[in-house]
Amino acid sequence: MSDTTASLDFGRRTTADTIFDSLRDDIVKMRLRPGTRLSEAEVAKLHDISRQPVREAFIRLDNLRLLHIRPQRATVVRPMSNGTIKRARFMRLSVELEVARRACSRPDDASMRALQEVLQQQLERLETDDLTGFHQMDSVFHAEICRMAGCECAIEVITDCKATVDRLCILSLKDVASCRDVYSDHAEIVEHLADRNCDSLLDTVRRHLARLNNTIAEVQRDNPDYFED
Amino acid sequence: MSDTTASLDFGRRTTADTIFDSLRDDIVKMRLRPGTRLSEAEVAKLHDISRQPVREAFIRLDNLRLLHIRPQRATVVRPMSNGTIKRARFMRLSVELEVARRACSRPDDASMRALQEVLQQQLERLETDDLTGFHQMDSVFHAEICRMAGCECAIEVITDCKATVDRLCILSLKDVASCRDVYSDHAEIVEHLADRNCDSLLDTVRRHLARLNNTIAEVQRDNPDYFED
DNA sequence: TCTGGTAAACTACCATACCAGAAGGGGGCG
DNA sequence: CGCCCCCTTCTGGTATGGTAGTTTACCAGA
Repeated sequence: MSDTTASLDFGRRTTADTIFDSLRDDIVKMRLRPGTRLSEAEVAKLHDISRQPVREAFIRLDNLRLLHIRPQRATVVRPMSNGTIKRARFMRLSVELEVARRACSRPDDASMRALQEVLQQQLERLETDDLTGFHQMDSVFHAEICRMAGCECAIEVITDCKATVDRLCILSLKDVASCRDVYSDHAEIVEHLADRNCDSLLDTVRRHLARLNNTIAEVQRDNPDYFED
Repeated sequence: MSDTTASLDFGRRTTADTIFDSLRDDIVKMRLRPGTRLSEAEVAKLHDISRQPVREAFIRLDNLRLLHIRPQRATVVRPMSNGTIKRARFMRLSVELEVARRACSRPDDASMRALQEVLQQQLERLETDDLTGFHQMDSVFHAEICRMAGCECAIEVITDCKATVDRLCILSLKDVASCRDVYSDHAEIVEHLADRNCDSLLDTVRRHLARLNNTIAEVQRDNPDYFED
C-alpha cells in the first residue's frame, strides 16, 4: 500500500509512526467504526504521550481519508466514500483490462507455469478452508499477470485500488462458496491466456471484477450509515 | 485535484492551510526546485508564525510526495519519481482507453456537439497563441469525453494522473507547434467518435497519450537531478 | 594537503501551555 | 412540555521551550 508510513522509509521510527500504524489498523480492520469520535487528548492519554505525535498521526490519517478533522470539533472516523469506491473500481477495471490485453499478446511458458502454480496454491487453500491464505494468493495471482504483461508498475496501482475497499470487505461475510467463484474465474483467465483468446479473456476479467458489485451493494444496504457520497 | 487541502472542506481556513497552499504552489510551479532544503524554523520565521502550523503543512506535502521529511535532517523538496510517473501514465492510458471504448458505443448528438464546441474553442486559443487557455481546454476536452461515456468518476482520476507530471510539464518548453499536434489528435478523436470507429479511436488515444513520452524523456535528459526512482 | 576528531550549529520531534470556537446540558420562562 | 439562553466542557489550532540526532565547520597531526 503506498501509504504515508514514514517507517517504510527505513528511517527512525517515531512515536507518531507508531500511533499512525495503530490507528490505521484499527480503522481498516473495523475495530473503529465509521462515525466513531476521537480526540487528540484522549488518544494521547491512552498511550501516555503528548498530543503532538497524536496530532501528526491524525493528519496523516486525514490525508488517507480515514479520519475527518475539523477545528474545535471532535475528529471522526470517516465513512467510506461512494465516490472514492466508484473511482477506484473504475480505475482497477481499466488497468486490469489493459494488463490482460498486454498479457494475452505475450504469454510465455515460464509465466504460464508460474500462474498455474499460483492457481494450484489457491485450490489448496480452498480445500483447507484457509480464506486468509486464499486472499493473499489472490493478490499474488493478479501481480503475476502484471509481470507476464510486462507492467510491474500496475501491481501497486491495483494494490492501492483494493485498499479503498479494505473496510468494506471486512464487513462482507465472504465464505468458501464465493471464493470458489473467484477461483473459477482465475482458472478461466489462465485458460484464455493459454489459448490466447483475448476477447474471452477480457470478458472474464470484466465479469470477475464485477463480482464485487454485489458485495458492495449488500454491505451498503446493511450498513447505510457507514457510507457517504 | 483530490489533494489534502483542508480549505476545500469549506471549513475554517487555518494558518497551516495557508502555508500548505503557498509551499505546494511554489513546488509545483518549480519556484522551489527538487533537492532544495527547507526547515520548519526557517519557513516559520519567514511567515512570522510558530513552527507548529509549518510542521503540519510539511506533513501534508510529504503525503503528496512533494517533500521528504526525515527526523533531525533538513527536509528536502522531493525529486520527481520515475516510478510514480510511470504508474500514473499507465493508469491514465488504461482509464482513457476504457472511457474511449465506452464513449464510442454511445455517442449522442448533444455530446458530439459539445465536443465540437470545445474543439472550436481550442482552435481559437491556438490562433491567438493562448497556450494557458489551450491547456485548460485540454482538460475540458477529456472531461467531456468522460461525460459522453457516462464515466464522470474518471474525470477526477485523469486529473490526479495529470497532477503527477505538473512539475515536469513546467520544465518542458511547450510551444505552439506541439499544441497543434495535440489539437490534431483531438480533432481525429472527434472524427472517429462521429464515425463510431472504435479501433481507430483507440489507436489515436494511444498515440495521443504517447506524445508525452518524448517530453518526459527530454526533460529527464536535461534535468537528471530532478528525478529519482 | 589530507584525514580524523571534536565542537558547534542545525534540524525534526515531543511536551506543555494558552486560546478561541463549537457542542452539550441545565435551568428558567412562556 | 418545549424552547431558548447561558455557562461549562470539550476540542483543535497555535506558540514556545527542550531534547536528541545529524550535519557542518574547524583544528590538529601526519
